[in-house]
Amino acid sequence: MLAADRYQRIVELIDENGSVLVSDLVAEFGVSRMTINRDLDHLAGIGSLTRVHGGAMSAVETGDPRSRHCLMCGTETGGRTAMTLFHEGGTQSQACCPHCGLMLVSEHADVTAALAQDFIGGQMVSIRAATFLVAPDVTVCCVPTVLCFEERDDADRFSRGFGGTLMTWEEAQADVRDHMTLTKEGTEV
Amino acid sequence: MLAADRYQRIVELIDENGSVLVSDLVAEFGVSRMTINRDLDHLAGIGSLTRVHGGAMSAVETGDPRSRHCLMCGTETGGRTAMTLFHEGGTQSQACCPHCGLMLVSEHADVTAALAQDFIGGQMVSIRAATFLVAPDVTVCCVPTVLCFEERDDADRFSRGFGGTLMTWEEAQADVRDHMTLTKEGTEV
DNA sequence: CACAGAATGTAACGAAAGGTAACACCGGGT
DNA sequence: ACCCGGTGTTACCTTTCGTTACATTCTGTG
Repeated sequence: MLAADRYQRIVELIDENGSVLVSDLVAEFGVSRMTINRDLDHLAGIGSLTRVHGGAMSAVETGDPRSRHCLMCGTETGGRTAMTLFHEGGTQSQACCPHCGLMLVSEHADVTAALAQDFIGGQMVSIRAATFLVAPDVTVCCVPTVLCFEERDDADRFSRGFGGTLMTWEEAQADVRDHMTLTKEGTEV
Repeated sequence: MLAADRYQRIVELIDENGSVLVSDLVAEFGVSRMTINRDLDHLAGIGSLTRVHGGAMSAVETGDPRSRHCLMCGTETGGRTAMTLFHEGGTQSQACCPHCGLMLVSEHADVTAALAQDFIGGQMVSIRAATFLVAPDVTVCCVPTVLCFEERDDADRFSRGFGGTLMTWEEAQADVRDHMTLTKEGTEV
């Protein structure tokens, strides 16, 4: 039997029953526990299922491909300010807003890319192409507020009414390092 | 036995069982492993089957698309820009638009093929045969916008009004690596 | 709550199987 | 005689998988 056949069967079983047990799969396929674990990790990696202790569950039932909670502060994501971070190896994580997103990228060296939601239109924007409005006079999610705009012009107009500083992602990150994190050493330049 | 006879029989076997093993085919036809591999590569080349490690599987997808959410950014798929990625083993995943599709293919080494929707007509196009318009001056889904066109001419005409750069899939991927992902270079060794 | 034991997850290693490039051989056609 | 496509052989590399050992999580008992 091909590994690919196992993959298909596992997804079928989850469709039928909602979940599968590692021990059942070991019996069904006659392969080792390790192999089943590897299969499930692979399928979880491409979002076909959600890995749980002892087996796997339907990805849709568990609230969709990924956990829908901010990796930084734990609040539910999915609002107007959500961010998705892409880690090395294909795993993803969610941030509730660019404020948390900034902190996460600073902490996790393996973040390869990230998308943030345009605050006006809601479309997802690659952070390298976006403009961020840091510390405007509104509270949407976490404080200090950081908002994402696809168009620098939109951010500019918004700031006329609400203040804040326009920054690129890199600038905003430098700002996070300087102002939002606690300096433990004091040896910084 | 002619090579053509083997081809026919291999396709038959896949129709019957969903997949075939190289080792089984070696036994059935009494030819070398190398010859079977060449057969499978040939049949995969003309789209008769999907090559997987140790054998081959049906190219036509049985199950309907799994999660209806973009594996990259989590938004609902199914719009005019949807993409379907095929992973080794026959499992599929969805991307909301070529922007996310590009990033996913960069991250997932096991993507064997992908289809994107032509932005004009809506038909699904194999990404290798399509032309992509990168960063035109419109926002349809994620930003920077990447649109897919079956005909390079369509992409060219569209770009006259909306700008953007025409690219093959490979070129677009290189562009993603350069402009959409975070560079974590620093001074580390 | 602590604890022990069972079940499960994970990392590392080696064996086996599979993929592939290079070359030689064969037979049919020109 | 020559070319050319199909095939087998060989050698080498990659992938897959089981085993082992150990870490982690779960579960029942007191």
